[in-house]
Amino acid sequence: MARIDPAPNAPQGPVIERRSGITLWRQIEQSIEADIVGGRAVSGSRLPTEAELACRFGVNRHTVRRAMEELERRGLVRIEQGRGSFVAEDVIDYRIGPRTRFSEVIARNNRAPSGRILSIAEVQASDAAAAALKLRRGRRLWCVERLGLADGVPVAYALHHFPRARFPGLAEALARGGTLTRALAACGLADYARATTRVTARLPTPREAEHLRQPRNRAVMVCENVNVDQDRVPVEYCVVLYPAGRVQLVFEF
Amino acid sequence: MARIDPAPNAPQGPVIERRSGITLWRQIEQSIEADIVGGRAVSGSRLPTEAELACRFGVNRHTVRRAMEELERRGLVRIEQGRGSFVAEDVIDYRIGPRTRFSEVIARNNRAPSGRILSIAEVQASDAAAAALKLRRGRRLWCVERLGLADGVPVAYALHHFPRARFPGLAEALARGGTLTRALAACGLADYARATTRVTARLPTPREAEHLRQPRNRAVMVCENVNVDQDRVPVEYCVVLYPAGRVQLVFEF
DNA sequence: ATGAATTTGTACGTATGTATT
DNA sequence: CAATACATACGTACAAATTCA
Repeated sequence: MARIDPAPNAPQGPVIERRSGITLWRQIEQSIEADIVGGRAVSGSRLPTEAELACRFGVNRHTVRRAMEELERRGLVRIEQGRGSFVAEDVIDYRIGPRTRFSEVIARNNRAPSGRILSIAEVQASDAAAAALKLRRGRRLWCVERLGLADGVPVAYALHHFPRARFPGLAEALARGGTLTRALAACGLADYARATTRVTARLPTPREAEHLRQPRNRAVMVCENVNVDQDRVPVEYCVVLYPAGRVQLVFEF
Repeated sequence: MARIDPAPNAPQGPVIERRSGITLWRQIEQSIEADIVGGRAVSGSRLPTEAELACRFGVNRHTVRRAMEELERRGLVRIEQGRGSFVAEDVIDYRIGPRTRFSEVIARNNRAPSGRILSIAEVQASDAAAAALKLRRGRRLWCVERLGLADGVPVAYALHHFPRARFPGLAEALARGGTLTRALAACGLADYARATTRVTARLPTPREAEHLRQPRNRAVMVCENVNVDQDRVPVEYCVVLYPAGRVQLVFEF
């Protein structure tokens, strides 16, 4: 669709001026920045290619590149060779301490926390779960599959394991709705705290990627947590997956 | 492919006995386990395909699979669909606390720590570095590129940043050899501790993968640390990459 | 598995404007 | 004023990574 040139000159969408005292690349930088902070370019979405931006602004590709470099350095966009440029997503600082609670962490990042129980099942303790909970392998556990969201975007996919012997009514309490913490309270667990956290990372399985709504070739952080009650008796072993692009784990000392 | 019963001859390497009272798959499991713990199958290396193992042991592939499933469940091997089976690498528990020192962590994992300075350069503080070190962007920093090894295997690739103003002689001190901690001591820093650690993960760049000697499609954990002196003044900002398959970060509360 | 097409990254060269010496 | 240094902008070519048929 050949577009007719608007006048004999300048076929450019956004307004940039030559010889205005402000460099072209900085005007372009500000124009794109305005689109991002103004919400016209949504978080995580793809920006036009360098070639297209150059055309739109009526400048050389290198001038666009100069602007994009600055935007990347400032953390507003993310540039990936061979793929394109993307509006940087605002990363959640997931501050982990002995009393970390999902909803509080999300709230502190000025996002609306929500959770979704995907499934509740009865399973046998794996080696890892048994070791963490200090019971014999094969003992019955509740396995709760749960998705944590911030502003409706998945930020945590967790498999929680609880000894069934200690919380016989957990499945029912959860089925009645409410948060995990509340269901545990209903089962007699007044308080719990984190004892250890082990962090590693890997690529997600297709299923995990789907749950977290993220590309398969982007890493997830895997956290293995052991939670204990007031007497430091292990009450929960859980494995949480965090999408690396959306979450940053923070530990303070 | 009618297989002749292992009656007179039987072209099989490892010895397994039929009708011995021990199931075939368990004998196979033990045979492979012996290879692994005996060091004949080296950590991280590929195991023969199921088909080849079946041939070697003179059994059906499903019998081998039964053994492999058990070995995977026990954490001795790692099975990847479409790729093969691999001897699980013994993961280093990288226990992170306020006083974590690389060589101590490695030693506690019964490995021999070593380090290699890859480069020392003078750079300008990025936004992240400037924020962490609480100085203005663009201030001059020493950037030390360093590889940490355990038994000669890379387990950490780090970029350490130090304010040049505070440690003018750091480059020379390092050039004379010795550890980072010692060079810092020579520059007047008696003691330092970790203030914060931020963890995320991603796929490595080709260069990083090469340094860490790991495949490009396996994730690395990225730790951003801020170290402070006795007065809690930031003295170091460093970004450390850990190969996810070889290192597990451990936080205790 | 291979190759073409797309997209970003790097490296030249050239010209011009601006600020400093 | 001239000379110098530096930043800006455009042009071209090719390298490297990714995607997709």
